[in-house]
Amino acid sequence: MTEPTRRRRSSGRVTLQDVAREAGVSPITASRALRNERGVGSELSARVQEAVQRLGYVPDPAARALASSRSTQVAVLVPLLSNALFVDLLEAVHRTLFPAGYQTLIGVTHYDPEEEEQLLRSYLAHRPAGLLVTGFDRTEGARQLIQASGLPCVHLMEATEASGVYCAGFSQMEAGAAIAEHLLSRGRRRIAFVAAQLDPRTMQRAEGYRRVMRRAGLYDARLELLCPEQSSISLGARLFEDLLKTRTDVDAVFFCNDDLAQGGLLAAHRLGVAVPDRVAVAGFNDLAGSDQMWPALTTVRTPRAEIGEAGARMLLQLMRGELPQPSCVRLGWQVVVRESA
Amino acid sequence: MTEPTRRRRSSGRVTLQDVAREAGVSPITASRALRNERGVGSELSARVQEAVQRLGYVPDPAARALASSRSTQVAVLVPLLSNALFVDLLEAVHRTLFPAGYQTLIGVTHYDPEEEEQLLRSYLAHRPAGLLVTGFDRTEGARQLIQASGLPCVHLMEATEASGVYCAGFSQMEAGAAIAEHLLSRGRRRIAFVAAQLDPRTMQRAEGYRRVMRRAGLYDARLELLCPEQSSISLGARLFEDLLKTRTDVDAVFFCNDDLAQGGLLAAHRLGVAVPDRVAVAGFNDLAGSDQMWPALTTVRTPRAEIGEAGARMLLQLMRGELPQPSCVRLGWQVVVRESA
DNA sequence: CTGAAAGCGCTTACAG
DNA sequence: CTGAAAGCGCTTACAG
Repeated sequence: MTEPTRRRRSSGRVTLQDVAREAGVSPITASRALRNERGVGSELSARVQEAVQRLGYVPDPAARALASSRSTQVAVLVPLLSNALFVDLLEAVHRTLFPAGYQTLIGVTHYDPEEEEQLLRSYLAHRPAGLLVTGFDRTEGARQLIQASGLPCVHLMEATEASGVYCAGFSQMEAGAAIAEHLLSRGRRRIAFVAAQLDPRTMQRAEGYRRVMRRAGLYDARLELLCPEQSSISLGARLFEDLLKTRTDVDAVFFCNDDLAQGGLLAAHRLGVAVPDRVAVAGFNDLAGSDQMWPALTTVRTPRAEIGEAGARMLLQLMRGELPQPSCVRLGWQVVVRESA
Repeated sequence: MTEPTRRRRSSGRVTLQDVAREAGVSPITASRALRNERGVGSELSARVQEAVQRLGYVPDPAARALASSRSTQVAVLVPLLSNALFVDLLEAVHRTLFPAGYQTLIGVTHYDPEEEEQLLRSYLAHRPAGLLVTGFDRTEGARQLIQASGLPCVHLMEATEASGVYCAGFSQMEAGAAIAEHLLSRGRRRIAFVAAQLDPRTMQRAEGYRRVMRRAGLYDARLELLCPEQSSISLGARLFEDLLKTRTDVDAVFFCNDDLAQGGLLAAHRLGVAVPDRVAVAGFNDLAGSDQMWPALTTVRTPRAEIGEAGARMLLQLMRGELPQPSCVRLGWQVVVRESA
């Protein structure tokens, strides 16, 4: 006796039905047991787990997402992958989320708010379980998309006490100010600020620098070199060269990111400029290689791995329906004094 | 008159039904029009597109995946994000896939075959439309998972003529040999090979180096410094120092990756070793900063962006059911001669 | 604590 | 070229 020809599309995949049949329970019970929902007889639960093992059952995320209108994917939006900072951040996020059963959907915005909005739109269609975004600066459209989605969302890298906003980060302004203060404490007076990219966090560091310089009565707008190009070692070299040519009395340079500072240090060699004797050089972030430079680079070690982990943990809580306390986790940073300043 | 209470779970989402109703066609026709399936009246098709615009319809990927057992996600597995090489690769992949309607699911294996297999298992459950993996070296389990999935799969970074295998890459061995030959052509005789990580591609470069050195009658196993640790600038500095202490007659060093070479160059400064006069230094990959080193680093420029793009294009073809010709795209690389060697 | 029914939003397979 | 029916594999909402 063959089965009458039915409209079947099954790909032979082991389904929850199969598990339920094997365990001798209903599919609903099997489903609940799998998701550790409260109120499943411990004996039944064990039978289900056994059946899962025996059959090698893997739940179908698409079916799950469709039925529950929620997936196990978390969208993470970062500006760039070519800045090691964000790679460290993503590593920590993945390390925290993956064991909890979530996949990380990485989106790269290239510091472009329009691109971020487009990515958000595309990722939101996938019904992610949660959102991790970089900073607070975005288009009104993006803001509304996030709002309207009703999804748990944690902001990374910056800190605010605004209510209803979850975030993990630190005060970029304070950290920027700390470097300026360090330079002042070393007797430097003509301290330049050299920046690229000019994203919001870079400008917050600039603001920290300005406040300190103003308070010391040493602020001079002509010592700011702001360049919208993408940050890189070679750009740092070029900017350092430009700076020394046009501001001959500069005695220190605060680069907004270590890659620029490394480029500056390398340019100094080429130009025969003594660091730190003639010009002190400081960076920001403590990226790979900064400790190996010659002279070794003075910089700020930023807690990106800690931010990634704390942010992911907060999101995990929110996705469980809990309310994280506090709503803003502030992580510590420190000035790393080496030889260059 | 209120509707009788029905079991509704709708989240108010605009569905294909709504689009069909608005356009005055059946849902199936709307579905076909959306997917540009052959055989939809051009007038109907236009009406559907208009309705989509008017309603702001976004297809539900989960429903689509469930019904068709195929999603629009492509899983990409790379060893590491902290090597700029793979970031460039991913950028190119995303740039090629996203406009075609595919999302890139990034998986990081940390050069661990077990971790790769676990990631593969997890991603495969999401019914990706295709797979992009790094190299050919993996566990038997991973190989079978890929095979059994029946999904289109393209291998990146390496090249083989094995049939039934799709790949985009270049011969790591030949590129490694080219650096060794360049060093020989500069009159160097005691050429060391310094490597970290020791992944398959690194070892292929080693093999290229060996063949050239043997052919020249200059091979000496004691000139190979192989270190399983993760590659980094600081490790390069340490290995360079070790090497010069223990192999005092070395007159050139071929580092398997630019980060190591950069570290070596920085260590040379610190130790007062003249490059290239006393020791020539060469790297591999031409990473950011290598052109800014002092002296500027001689290295091999590898076509990772081209590999990413070519690989993604092949996958796109495979996902459309076409057979890419040739099945292996070989991209070009070149020795970039600068000052260090 | 357990379950039968309905539904999530699409597409496949069969007709015409 | 177009469509009515069934199904993809789960979970929600309602009962008991």
